[in-house]
Amino acid sequence: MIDVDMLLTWGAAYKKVQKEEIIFNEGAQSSFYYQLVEGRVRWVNINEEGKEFIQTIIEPGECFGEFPLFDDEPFAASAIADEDSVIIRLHRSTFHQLLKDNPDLHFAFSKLLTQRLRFKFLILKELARHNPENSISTLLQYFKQTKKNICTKCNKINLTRQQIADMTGLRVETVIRTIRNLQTKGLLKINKGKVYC
Amino acid sequence: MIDVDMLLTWGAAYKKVQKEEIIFNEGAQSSFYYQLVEGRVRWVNINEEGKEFIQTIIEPGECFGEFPLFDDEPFAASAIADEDSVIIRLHRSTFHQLLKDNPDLHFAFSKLLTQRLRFKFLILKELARHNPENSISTLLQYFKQTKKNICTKCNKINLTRQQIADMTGLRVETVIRTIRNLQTKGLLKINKGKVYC
DNA sequence: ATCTGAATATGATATCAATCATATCCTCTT
DNA sequence: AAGAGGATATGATTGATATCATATTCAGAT
Repeated sequence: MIDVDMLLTWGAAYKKVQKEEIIFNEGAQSSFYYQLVEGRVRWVNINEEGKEFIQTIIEPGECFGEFPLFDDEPFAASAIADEDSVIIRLHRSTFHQLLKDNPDLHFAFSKLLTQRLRFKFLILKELARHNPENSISTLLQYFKQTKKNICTKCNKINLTRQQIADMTGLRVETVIRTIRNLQTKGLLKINKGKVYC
Repeated sequence: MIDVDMLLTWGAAYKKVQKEEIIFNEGAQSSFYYQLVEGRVRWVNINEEGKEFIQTIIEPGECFGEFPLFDDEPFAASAIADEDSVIIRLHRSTFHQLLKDNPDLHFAFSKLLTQRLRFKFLILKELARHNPENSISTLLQYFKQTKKNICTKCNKINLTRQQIADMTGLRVETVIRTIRNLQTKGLLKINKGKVYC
């Protein structure tokens, strides 16, 4: 999102996190802007029974946990390293100054928030239809279009059935069966368990 | 959102719309900033079978259809007048200039986008649990906290069971039965069919 | 090549919301 | 006070996904 060199100039610091390490918790107060440099981070809500709902999977270059910077409320979800990762953090006040000094960057952030909202609009309306085939194929199509969680060379989806389940509120078995059905209908391909679309 | 006098100074124009009149359609290109002055507007996705999914119900003072202004994509949902309403429109380019001239206003919009995202995060994680009681009580609690779609004096929810159904992807009968159950549990009150919480 | 753990696969059954049908209530109009 | 239309209510049945159990495949390590 923001150029790493620029972040460093403004005093940002790198941080290494191990797989499954919690970067921040839902409900906690925030004082940093976070951006992923290397690895993968999932942004999740965990309910009382410990079940995770994945709001977004963050890939290198993307920011995360930005809500509190704009509205002063606590984190809306927890960020957990999905694999060993490197993140870069910038102090909240510095981030604000950076936006004030760079109106274009502020517009870029408005665009980012808008795109995240669009994704939520899309997923929400599909989930409301209670049709697994629709939900899953819409999700995969979105990933293909935005080149997220997908190999840009071979179109292999870099997500397990469990992760797709955790993004849609479905169960693994349902996701597995639905993806099989989508293959039968010729809407995607499965090779050694991996999904290509 | 933006002060009406300020909007008028910058050349905005009023427009009256009748109940059920379509203000803009999902997928169409946009050239305006929209704000509701009087009445009520629902922001909806309509699927192939004609079933509506209500993304948000807009109340006086709120803006709507702002996504295209920030990311140049088409409307993500249609806006329909829920009752006879008065809206005010400002040209896209003027809106941009207004934000550039007023950094504080731009920050206020970032906050608005963030709050809308938080709402989507909240609803999405609840819907994913497939538990009508949870979904509905979370939704009503949110409306109570944010003073939306509720009478601030008597806590009467200004939504029909059908509208709650269209916001959660449930069916009217399920919403009716669930709200009854919530009353039995003492979580809300029903008087002559109206919900108080 | 073999082992191991994670991921995928598949069958059987249970469960809860959708669906369909119909009745009652509430509010507004005349 | 009566009528009309929309909203709420409620019972019966269906159907799709969750759940539970277990098997198979795959990728990486030794």
